[in-house]
Amino acid sequence: MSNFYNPSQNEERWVSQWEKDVPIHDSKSKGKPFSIVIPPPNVTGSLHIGHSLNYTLQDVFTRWARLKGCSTRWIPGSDHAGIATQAVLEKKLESEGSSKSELGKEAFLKRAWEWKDECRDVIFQQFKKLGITPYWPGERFTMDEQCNKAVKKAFVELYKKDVIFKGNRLVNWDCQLQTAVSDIEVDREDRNGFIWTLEYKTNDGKSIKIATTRPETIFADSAIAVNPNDERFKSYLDNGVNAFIPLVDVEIPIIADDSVDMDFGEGALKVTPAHDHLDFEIGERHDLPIVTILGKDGKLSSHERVPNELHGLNVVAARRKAVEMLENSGSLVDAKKHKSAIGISQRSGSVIEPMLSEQWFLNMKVFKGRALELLKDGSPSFYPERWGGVYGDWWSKVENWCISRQLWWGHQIPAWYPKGDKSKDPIVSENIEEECLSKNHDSKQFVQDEDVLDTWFSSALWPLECFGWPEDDPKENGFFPTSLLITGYDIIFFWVLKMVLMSLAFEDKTPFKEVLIHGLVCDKKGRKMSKSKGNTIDPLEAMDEYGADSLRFALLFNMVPAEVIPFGNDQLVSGQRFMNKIWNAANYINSLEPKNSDFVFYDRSDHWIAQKFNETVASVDKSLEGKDVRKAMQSIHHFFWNEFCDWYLEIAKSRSNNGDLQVASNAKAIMEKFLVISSPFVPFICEDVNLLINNDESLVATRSWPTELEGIDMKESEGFQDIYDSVKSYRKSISILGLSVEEIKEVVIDGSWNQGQEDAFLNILRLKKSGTENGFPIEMAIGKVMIPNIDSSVLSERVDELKRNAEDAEPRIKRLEGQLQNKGFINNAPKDKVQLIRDRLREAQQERDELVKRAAWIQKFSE
RNA sequence: GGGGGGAUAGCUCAGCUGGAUAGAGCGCCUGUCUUACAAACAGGAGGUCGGGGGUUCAAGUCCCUCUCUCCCCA
Repeated sequence: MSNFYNPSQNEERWVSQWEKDVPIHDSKSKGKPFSIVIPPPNVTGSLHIGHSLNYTLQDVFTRWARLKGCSTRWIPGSDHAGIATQAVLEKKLESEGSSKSELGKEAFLKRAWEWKDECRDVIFQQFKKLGITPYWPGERFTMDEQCNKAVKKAFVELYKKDVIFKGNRLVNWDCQLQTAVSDIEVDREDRNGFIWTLEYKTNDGKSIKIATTRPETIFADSAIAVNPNDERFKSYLDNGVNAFIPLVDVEIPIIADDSVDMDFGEGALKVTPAHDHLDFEIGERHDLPIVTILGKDGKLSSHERVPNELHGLNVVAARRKAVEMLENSGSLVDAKKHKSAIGISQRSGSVIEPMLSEQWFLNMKVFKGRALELLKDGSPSFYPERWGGVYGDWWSKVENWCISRQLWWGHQIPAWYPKGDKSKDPIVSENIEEECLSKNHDSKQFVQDEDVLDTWFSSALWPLECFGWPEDDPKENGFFPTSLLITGYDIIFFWVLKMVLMSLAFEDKTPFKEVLIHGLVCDKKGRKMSKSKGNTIDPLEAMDEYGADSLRFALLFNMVPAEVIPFGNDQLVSGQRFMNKIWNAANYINSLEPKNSDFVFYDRSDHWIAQKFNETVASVDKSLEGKDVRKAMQSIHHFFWNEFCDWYLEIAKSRSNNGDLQVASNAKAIMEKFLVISSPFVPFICEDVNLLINNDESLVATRSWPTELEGIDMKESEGFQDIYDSVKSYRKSISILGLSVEEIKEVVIDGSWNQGQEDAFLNILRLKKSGTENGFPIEMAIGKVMIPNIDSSVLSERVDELKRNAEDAEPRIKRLEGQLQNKGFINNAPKDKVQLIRDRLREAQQERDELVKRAAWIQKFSE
């Protein structure tokens, strides 16, 4: 028998047994449906600690629902993660000295599928190590056939309803990956740079000064804009003066626009519609021509307006060169240091350029009203509540979502153009052959749009896809809408909103009833974990070292409802200690050789522990209903450690020494029930302990949630609570005297104690009844004991302590008295509150008097 | 610049619709190898609830304001 729990010995065994037996239990069950869809991890690498938290949480709720008799369905899967995967793969190719253009599209996609398979296998291996129990046969991949059907169907339907449309607009362009990205895939970063003041000559022989941070784009200027209220420029506007772009002498108008900030720079700005979002809007208002001088590769093109020296230079080099040329020509007036926010691609880390291009868009605003209306009715309801507000805010400011991407890896857009003519309206169809047949076209004359859809387009359909849409009605088995979504706050907009959008579009329902939002697992100082900082915790290593349960416990026990969840080895160690505590307790119960596991009330401690257990089950249920996993975990921890082990098992020692055979069976009965309520959280050790104490093959995971233990006599339970309190106050008194509990071997029982109380008290403290009659008295809830042969020199400290306690009670008494003298309180407060205060005052006074009396008594005793 | 969260014990957080001596885990201090567990047990210290003002008989809790912090958006 080992004193240490070795978690690794059986982990694999339980994983395979759960996989084998638990789904059968699932489908057999005719209970209330409970469903979850997994936030599918990207097939870009291995899982991190944040995934561990997310999946553990889902497992907790799924296992809990299952034990409570629900028919559960938790769908696992993975996400093709278009841009992320392609970026990873391109980097990999680069390190092999190859590239995607060298490989060609077909071979590249083949590589991508191979990569996906590899990744998926690794990820699923890691899933399983955590001991999670999704419905494995239901696994989906966002690019599998089922999902592809769903994507095509959704696209075509939404296109028909004009929710999806094509447009030539400014989008965020990733020059490295050469694709459009959506607004939220762009991070803002403040970078040090310059703001240059340039002088543009005007056609009335004067000039106008403008300020810009991007002098390399002056060649794409369409106008100079000033505020209409700005007196400085009134004459320019009144006289219709035009300006000339320096270096190239292209003539552009000076226009008035309200959006120009008079206080910024020189009060005038150059308008470059093709390369700035704000300028694009100004351009639209004034119908300005759009001049594009940047290529898709982020380099200056050989547009006729661009000086030869700048052709083919990237933005940074072009800027340097342009400044030099402007300086030489005398157009540069001033250069100041300036911090400006620039867009950085989340995926490639390169600078994002606003770029005019033809893209597909989805008008999210169509669903805004309905989504907000449903949110008001609590659909979905968010935990913690405040995230509902954030979600609502996101909805209220939704815009068009650019859904096309110039990538290879993804769902290709189901739009077909007549060969060689992309300017015509496309045929949008799920099946081009059928479509052409019906219209008497030759399908060979059409080519599919090269672009693919944003990853989140297919992820948005995930809850529908997981339950068979569009072929099957997802509502059929009652699993849709799903019961609960568990995800990180960072993808509320990316994902949660978009799933709601699709479900509103096709089912007019939100796809989940409740949403549990959790924070990011960070290091113990609250910093984001990142490989470059070296502060990551690899879940696989953590599980190898501490066991999967310790990891699960550590994550759950510390899951604060904040944005940042601090996490470190300390948490894992405390998880490990708890597992060890459970293991040792189980071993001890075994050593008592229980004859069965029937719980029979025999001693008052039985009533007490049964009551504590019932309270714990109720607390776990209530906490999980409120999605407070941490509280549930704490209830379990507190019950087991501080009530079951510290008290019940301690008492079991003396009870069994005294020939009580029932206590072992009772301890085992409680332990077995405890295993069931703990199994959603720490499933491995529950199976291990069950095997240890029962030598039984049946799984804890397939049992039923315990019902209340019945037949508790509250008087007995409270009687034990008195003993509990008395032991505590005895220990405290001894400690105040500066003695140790161990050095006192016998006490005098003073007065008439009930026999059971006397036995329990003496046994718990390992004391004997003394033959003498005198001693130092200690008063407790159940009566008085006297400690014989005590050195009277230690007593003065005890007297001081009592006096101090009595004094400490005074301010409180004064306050209560004051409150009762306050007419406002007596007249306005509810009667029961007033009575409460009266009772409290009486108690406080009694307590104080008792302390004073005792102090006097001891003082007399010591003389 | 706009919006939101937060400020309670050394740390991380609870504290419901105002009403007890403000709680938990971890950490810290003291004592103990007591027959499951020293990865344990027993005991203990530690908070003017960010500052100021207001509403109320009564404020950690409601309102205003200031300071500091985190997040999101532009």
